[in-house]
Amino acid sequence: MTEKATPSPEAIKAWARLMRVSRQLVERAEDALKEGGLPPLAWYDVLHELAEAGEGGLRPFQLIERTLFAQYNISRLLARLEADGLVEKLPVADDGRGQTIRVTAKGRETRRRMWAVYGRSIAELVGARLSPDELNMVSALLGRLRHPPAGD
Amino acid sequence: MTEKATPSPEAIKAWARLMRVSRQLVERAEDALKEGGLPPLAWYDVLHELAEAGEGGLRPFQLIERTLFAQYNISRLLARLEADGLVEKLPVADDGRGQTIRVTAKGRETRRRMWAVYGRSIAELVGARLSPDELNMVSALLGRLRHPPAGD
DNA sequence: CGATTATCAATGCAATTGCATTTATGTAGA
DNA sequence: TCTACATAAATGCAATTGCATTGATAATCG
Repeated sequence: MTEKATPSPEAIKAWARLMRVSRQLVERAEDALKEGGLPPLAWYDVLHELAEAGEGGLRPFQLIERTLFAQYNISRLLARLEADGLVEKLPVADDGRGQTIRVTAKGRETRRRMWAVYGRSIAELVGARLSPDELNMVSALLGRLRHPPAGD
Repeated sequence: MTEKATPSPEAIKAWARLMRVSRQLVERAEDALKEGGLPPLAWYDVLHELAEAGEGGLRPFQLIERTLFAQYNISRLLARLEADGLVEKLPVADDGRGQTIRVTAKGRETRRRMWAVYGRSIAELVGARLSPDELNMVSALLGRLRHPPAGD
């Protein structure tokens, strides 16, 4: 019986910091994108995954696995991205239910412009505040909190 | 010229971990509350602040400062909390614009029941995965990422 | 004092999210 | 093959969020 109903003070503090800081950082990054007249972070996440996937594209359910977005959320996000011409939906040969999503040239360009802003935010908000060793420490410690405990 | 447009690989990795892990943990905690038929985390945050404030209560703008919620968000959240009888709004003597929000007995009870579930989530998701020293390390490192750099 | 500006909080409206369900297709077993 | 079940994705509807504005009171300044 290793169950603990009440967390230690150290755990509460770490949790509180994690919640607060992550919200602040997201907000900062979102604000920077907005100021640049660019789409929200969620769009970046999807465009990033699709860009990495290359010409083959990805199925929506693969995006769900990679991004943690809910199914209905991906469905509608892709609809918006398609409406903006940033991605295209292709039928899949061997599965009539599904489709393959591929990023367009315009989508790649948008991602590039977003990265110019987003990357700067990361550099300022995180890169400039901790040393490389400390950053690795953060990554390692947070990595132990993943669910399920492996595979990022 | 200490400006860096492109973040280091270490910074990118730490950022990615922070974004992903924090989202996962929030989702887990929210799911646990939902399973228990309890309100969302946002309610807990507000009830917690109000409980700490005691009989004197807090002004809405003070809640905004403490919780990072947007003004309209607090306004509506308080309306819902009031509709549920968890808080009460009192006029302020020396400022006709504002009100003081005070948690009710029912509000305290709801917070208590939420903590039983939320606290367990924190213990399981964070407390059980890192040692106290490691938790302190996380808190210290994340503390350096706060904005503005002081005052939590 | 009176006009101007600032602060506190609420709200109309559009966009997004969450939930449950639906539509469509694929797979497996009798 | 036909039926039952599983998976992929979309969608109707309610709830929440975001944005801009408004209403109301306070504070400041000429």
